[in-house]
Amino acid sequence: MDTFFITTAIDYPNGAPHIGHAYEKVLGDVIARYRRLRGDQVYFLTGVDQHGQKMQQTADRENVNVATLAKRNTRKFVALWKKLDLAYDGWAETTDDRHKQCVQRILTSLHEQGQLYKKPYRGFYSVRQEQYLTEKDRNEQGQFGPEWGEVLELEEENWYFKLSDHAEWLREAVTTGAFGVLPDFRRAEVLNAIERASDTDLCVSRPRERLHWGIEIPFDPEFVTYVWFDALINYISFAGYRKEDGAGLPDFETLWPAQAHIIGKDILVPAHSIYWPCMLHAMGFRDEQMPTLLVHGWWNIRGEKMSKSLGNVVDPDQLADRFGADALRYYLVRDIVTGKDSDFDPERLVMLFNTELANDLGNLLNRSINMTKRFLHGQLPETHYDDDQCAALRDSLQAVRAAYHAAMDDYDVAGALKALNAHVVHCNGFAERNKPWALAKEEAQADRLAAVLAHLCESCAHLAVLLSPVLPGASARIAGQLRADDLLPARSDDLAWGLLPPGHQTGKPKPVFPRIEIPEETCG
RNA sequence: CGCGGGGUGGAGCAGCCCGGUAGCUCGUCAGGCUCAUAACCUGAAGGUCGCAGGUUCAAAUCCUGCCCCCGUAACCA
Repeated sequence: MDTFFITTAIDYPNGAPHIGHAYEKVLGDVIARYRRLRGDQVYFLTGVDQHGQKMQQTADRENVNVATLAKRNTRKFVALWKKLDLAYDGWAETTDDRHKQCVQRILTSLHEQGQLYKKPYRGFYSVRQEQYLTEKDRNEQGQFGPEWGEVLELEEENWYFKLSDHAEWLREAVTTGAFGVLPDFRRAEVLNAIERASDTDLCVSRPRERLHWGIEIPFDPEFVTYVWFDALINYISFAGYRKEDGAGLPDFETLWPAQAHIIGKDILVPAHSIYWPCMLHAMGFRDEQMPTLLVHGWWNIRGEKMSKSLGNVVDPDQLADRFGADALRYYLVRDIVTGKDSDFDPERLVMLFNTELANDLGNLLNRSINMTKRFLHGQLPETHYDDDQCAALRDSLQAVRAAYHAAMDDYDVAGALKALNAHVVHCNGFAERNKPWALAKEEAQADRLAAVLAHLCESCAHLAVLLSPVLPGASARIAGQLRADDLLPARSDDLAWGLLPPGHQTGKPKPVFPRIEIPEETCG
């Protein structure tokens, strides 16, 4: 059995989660559930990044204790993930003692190996970006632009990580693909960034007097660890790297490396594509132990970037309440090409739900079960009838399943869903061509009627399984109406024809996806 | 400036890496059906694939030049 370790970025809980946070986690959950369906031993890790200056600032502004703030906001994230049906195996909170201990052990080792050094720095520091500025950061006028926010001139000592020692190796690893970056077009961006960063080391400490909310540097208590250095380690600390016995963490050797670190394009460079692989390399990880990055795009709002100041932030919590977790999950992975940006539009959410789920799939299920109930008393009898139409339907299912797997293996969830919809459409056409409602009126056609309805119900059963990564709730309801509750969890390899054997009793039809009816002007 | 993404029928997108009937959803129009969630099915109209060159038997797809849009800068996936 293959292991499949998948992570998401850990979110900064200094506010409420927005649609982008929700997208990334849903994408991770869908992929994780899909790999489980394939029979992999999956470990899905997600969490929150609670340290850092911004948390401290938000806490000061709101006049609360920073630990309290972290805890309070973390709850909002956890509640939303529950509402969205996320099934993660590990939860990473950077204030967790097990994580702190891991970070400190790593720092100690790197220090002992001479990968860290202390040096005085005199110059400029951007409070907003939590980073030291160099001459390269000045604009054409020789100024530090507004993007840096408040810039302080200061003189202080700090600890540095010898990032530059690993630049040459990294360039090679990215070029050869040893360190994978998906989709492919992101690779050029990373190679450019390596070029720019190859002559600078990374400052990994902050003086405690300025920032107390972080992990203490074990060999120099006057300093805390730089947030990125702290946060990135979550991917291994919560996977059991250098854990204590009985820590309640998984076996690192089994899990690592991560098959996919799902991240947004904004944190690709430099954090995940430069700092992280170099950190791993410095810790002694070899090429074949490097993780792969899966970089997703952004949901824009009417062509504009989502932002609090523009007031166009979309609240996933409200959307889930209004449309349901399944509808939101479906939209978030259906209307975007993994890796690219898309435009968030509630009208499209409603449209896709109504057409693909309510009209196509929901209606197929409903008519199939209803006809079985009306014409066959709810039981699929033994039948030996077969013809070209039936064969074509089985071929369609087989082709669709192959396309679905190919797309999902490629993280192309939208493509996989389109493939499934193609079979739904085939089934609706099949019903139209065979007219079971007409066959039911002729005694002599009983055998054919049974075969036609069996093909329709069987298709619904397969679709329920294949859709379950995206629509866990609805899939269970579909299985329930087919009275095939043992269908889930299934293995996609076990999906042979005959999930509903002859004699199988189906249940009562009830719309699984009731159409969303929205008065026009209130939509959005 | 540099770097990255993009410009495909009315709308929104896929295809481009690995050249060879331009595909999908919505919308529009005309039929059909009645098992079903006013759902379903069939057919039709609608595109010089940003512009100009080049390579090729053949280019949306490869090459060159140009035009335009977005991101690269706070909050932030």
